[in-house]
Amino acid sequence: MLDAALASFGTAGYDGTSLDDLAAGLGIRKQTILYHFVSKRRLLDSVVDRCAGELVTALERVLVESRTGGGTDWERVEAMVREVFRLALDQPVLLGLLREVSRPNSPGAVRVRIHLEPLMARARRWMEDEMAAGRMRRTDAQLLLLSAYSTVVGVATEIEVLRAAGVGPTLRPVVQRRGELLRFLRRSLDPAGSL
Amino acid sequence: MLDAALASFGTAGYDGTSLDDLAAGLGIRKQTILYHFVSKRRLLDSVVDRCAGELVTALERVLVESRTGGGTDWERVEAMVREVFRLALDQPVLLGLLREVSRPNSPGAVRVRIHLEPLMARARRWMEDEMAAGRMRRTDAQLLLLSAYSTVVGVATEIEVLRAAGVGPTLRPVVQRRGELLRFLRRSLDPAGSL
DNA sequence: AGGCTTCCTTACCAGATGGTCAGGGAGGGG
DNA sequence: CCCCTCCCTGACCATCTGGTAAGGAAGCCT
Repeated sequence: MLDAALASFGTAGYDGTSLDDLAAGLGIRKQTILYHFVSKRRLLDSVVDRCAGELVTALERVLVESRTGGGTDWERVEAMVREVFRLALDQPVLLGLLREVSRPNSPGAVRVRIHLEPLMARARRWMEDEMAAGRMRRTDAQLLLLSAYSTVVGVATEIEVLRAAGVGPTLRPVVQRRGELLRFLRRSLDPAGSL
Repeated sequence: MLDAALASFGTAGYDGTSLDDLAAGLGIRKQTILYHFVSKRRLLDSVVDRCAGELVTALERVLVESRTGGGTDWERVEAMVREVFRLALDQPVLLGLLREVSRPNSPGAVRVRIHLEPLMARARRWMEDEMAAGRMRRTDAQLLLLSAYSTVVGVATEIEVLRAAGVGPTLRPVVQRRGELLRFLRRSLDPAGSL
């Protein structure tokens, strides 16, 4: 059910998703959905919760690995970025949801913020510490994080634009974006970064 | 009416826009809207038509100016990019609409394609000619154009993400994106471009 | 004055939507 | 056997949706 809802919210949007259609696609009655998730709104919340949970878990794992691995700051940042892109490529529907949900006044916007805010705050604190210690180049941490975030969301639109233009699901533009983001981050953060 | 519709479509989306609310906001009755634009779908079409018209006109103007100005290829490309960003910054609602409409299965997607396709095709032909003549670096013109397009759409999401995060409407990220796009294009196109 | 067009309105409608309510069947524990 | 809980469903509903039909007021032409 959550999978189907995720797919529908991600492609048709929240308003464009009807519980009847959703249920019909599952061979179920709409009331069954409402039985488990009280309301449409709560269904969206649940979907967002699960996705955000997966994201946080995955990032946490990478973080631990890279910490024991003992890489430089920059290598850890790069590992995180690569993990996010890997997730996005594995399940493109996630990008659809993220795109839908990152619209202001979207019912899910606040929800996703709730999940991402601690992550952001933590990353920000860490970056600012590293900056203070001279291991990272000085810059506006929050703005940098938000910029990276919207780059990822942007990938979603790009994939859809390409598909709309008849260009098959090419990997190249996505990899290119990743490269750009990494280059941007490196330029902003890595004290040893060239350029 | 077109202005109000543009604003609503751009912020609430097509599905999220009700003709009743739209009319109420204008102090008129819904039927008045339907009198002028037959159906909701046609209203969206009209909005898209007008916006696309403005865009095309503006670009055409820049194109003529830069042609008589006799700049290099790269300077002309840069002038176009700057014009697009200027338009986007002047009326951010445009970005909202573009974002809404660049979703697959969106009612307006085909419409915007109709307007942009000739533009794209023309730009592509021009670029390929310049490449053949050695005045531009060789690359996949279509992919480059689509990439640039989605960068512009991405700016819309970025602005909204920033606003959602409580960051006031700063100019800096947008200018930064523009810089990135220009750098990207220069790297791809300008035979004399550094890096 | 009378007819025609333009613009806007009231009244109305069929369909879809999210949501409520009561009930039914399956299993499990007493 | 009974009861209780868990899942699920059919019937129903208030509301809102885009859209239709008909009429009224203002202007304009003859």
